[in-house]
Amino acid sequence: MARIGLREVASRAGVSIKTVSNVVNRTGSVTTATRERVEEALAALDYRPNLAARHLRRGSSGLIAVALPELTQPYFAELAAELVRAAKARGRMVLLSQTEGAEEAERTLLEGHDLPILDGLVLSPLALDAPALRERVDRSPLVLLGEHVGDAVFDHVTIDNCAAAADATAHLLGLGRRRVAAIGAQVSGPNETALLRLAGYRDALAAAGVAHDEELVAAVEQFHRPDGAAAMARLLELPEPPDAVFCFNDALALGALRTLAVRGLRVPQDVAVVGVDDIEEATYTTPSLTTIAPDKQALATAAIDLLLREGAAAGLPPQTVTVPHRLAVRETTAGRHPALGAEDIPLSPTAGSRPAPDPEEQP
Amino acid sequence: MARIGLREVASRAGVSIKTVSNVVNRTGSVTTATRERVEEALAALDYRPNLAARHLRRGSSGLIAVALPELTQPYFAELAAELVRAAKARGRMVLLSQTEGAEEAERTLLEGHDLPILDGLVLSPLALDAPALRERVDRSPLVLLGEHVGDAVFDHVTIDNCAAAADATAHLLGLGRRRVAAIGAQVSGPNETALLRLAGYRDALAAAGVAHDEELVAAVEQFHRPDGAAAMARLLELPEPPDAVFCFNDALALGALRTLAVRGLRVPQDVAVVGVDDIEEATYTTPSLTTIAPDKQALATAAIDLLLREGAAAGLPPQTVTVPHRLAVRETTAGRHPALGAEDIPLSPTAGSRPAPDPEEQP
DNA sequence: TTGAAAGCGCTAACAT
DNA sequence: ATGTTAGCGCTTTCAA
Repeated sequence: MARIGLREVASRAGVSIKTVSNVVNRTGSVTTATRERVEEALAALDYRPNLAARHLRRGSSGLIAVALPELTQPYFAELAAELVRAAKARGRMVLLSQTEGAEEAERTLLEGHDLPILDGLVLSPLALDAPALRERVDRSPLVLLGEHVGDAVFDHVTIDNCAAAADATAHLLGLGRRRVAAIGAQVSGPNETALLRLAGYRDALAAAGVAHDEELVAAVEQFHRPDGAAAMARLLELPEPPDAVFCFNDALALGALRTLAVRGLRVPQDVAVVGVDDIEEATYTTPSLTTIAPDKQALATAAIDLLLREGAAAGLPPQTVTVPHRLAVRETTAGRHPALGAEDIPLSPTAGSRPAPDPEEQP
Repeated sequence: MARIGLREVASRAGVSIKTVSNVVNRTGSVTTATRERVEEALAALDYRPNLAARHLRRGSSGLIAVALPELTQPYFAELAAELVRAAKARGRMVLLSQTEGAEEAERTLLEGHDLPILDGLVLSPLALDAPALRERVDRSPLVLLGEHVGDAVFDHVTIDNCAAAADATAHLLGLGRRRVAAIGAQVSGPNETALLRLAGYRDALAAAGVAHDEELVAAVEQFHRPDGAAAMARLLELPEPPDAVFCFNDALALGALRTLAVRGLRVPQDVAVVGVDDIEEATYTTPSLTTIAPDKQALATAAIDLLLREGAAAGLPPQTVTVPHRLAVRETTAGRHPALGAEDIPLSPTAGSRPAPDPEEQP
């Protein structure tokens, strides 16, 4: 079967190619009569535009690349889900890449080598640092997800990581805990997020007048469960082990919970735990995990919108969008059964504006 | 900055466009001398091909669409990760869609409306049934993921769901359990997978000479945690509650575990649990979940390869690829701590060939 | 309001 | 071994 093109439609409708194009794109003006004839032909022949040709001509593709470290990490999977949704709402499709934390992969994406023409790139950088990013000049629009790298040269969208960490830590302190540990500091890499969360943790301790014990800060290689489990094990070896832990993400927290369970420690009675990300599992693990919940939908929508804004008008000043987060209090700090109702505390930047209610706090 | 095209490169290298094209595509033959000159120009001008133009010309795009119900379900996220990886290995990129179980979304993808030219579509159908799929004629190559719909009109790749269910059930029976329940039967929808898993469950019971109690089969709306939790609760209401449960996927199993934990029942002492999918969480939940582990990597690779095979030669007979699965025995049936070593039992279709070792059975 | 024709950047015949 | 040329299917001046 030969592909149907504008030519075929035009000849069937007895008009010129241009007129068909006008109808398809709602450009120019066409009399209702002609339009109807063309539309009939369009439908009859089941015309569908060749997007490659359109893009070649227009120089844009309707495609947005999203580059995330790994889809197997629930946080990124959930984010990807929102990004795909947000892009679709704007009439764009998402080309998905996994960088797997490889600098090379991130760079290749930035270079745009062997990629179709893109309307933009949403990148969650893990390996690349500011200088590497800055090398990228006059390419398609770029939005960074998560903490920006170095000074604000690029559009980026994030939560207030420092405030979030402080909120989490303050919550633990508010429970009367005084040996509050942190899991997630990073020894290597340009991970600004870890730095900010550490800063927030320290801020909260200072604000509460609690002495800061450097032994309580556990570093990790990656933000994965095994790292959290190992870090927790190390913390428990301390002469004076912690009675609470703030984990820099939920995966670390879940790993820590596993260690606590294996050691027979009660959560939250012996050790209270807070994470960050509010992945779905946080709601369902036993005990369910108290966590900082970023507004993922807002994150995704903001990223896509920034991208398209950039695409529309080049040379705009880089913009930072900070989306709200809230503290979802669950069993690892509340101790009570969520059937009794978990309280969600809406937080900055717009305290009081809770992004979305938790529909299923309890299975 | 003007975009660099073949023309610019050609003029700088003092050769014709065709020669540059030959160098870029490694087609034709070029003397080493000219090649070097061209490559120098390529690098100097930082040439990158306009893929839209290339696709227009070649009629193929290097793009594979992957349509999954939801990325937020870990099983699909993990599958997507493998698909992206497998596609990359074949030099293709993945355009990701979420159908969210909506028939409309699935249909739109099949129609290919407003999509770039695709080298193929990998679809995990949830809503569409055989007739709907059959309507799709002479479009780009299509591979179905999971159970095929109706008769084998399409390429599809799957595990042997019936055997997998039987393996899981037999494992429970082998533990001496006699009240083995099943969670995941579906009352509505064309879900062939659920039917096959139910059949496998019944087969195993019959093979073991255990009477089949219809009360022990719990139906669900969706394969999500809350459904599993609710189904488990119903099963526990029975006058003679089950001492083991085979859940049709891990999400259901995790929901069931949650209910069991809330009720204070011990797993596996009081109730043993098996799932299907081997999502990452199965390894880390407490107790860790025994589950049927499909070889996701094989699933993804087979899907991509089928697609490209179809693309290469049209009109091939539809093919079914069955990839291996194994039973990953963990705490919900073994009871022992995984530190003692969990045994993975490789199963059909190639018993004995374990797809991949579990690197991190223990955090 | 509609038509004719040029050309987006590339690849593939064909010619040299 | 390299150059020339004709489109791929579409959008877009420019003319009618």
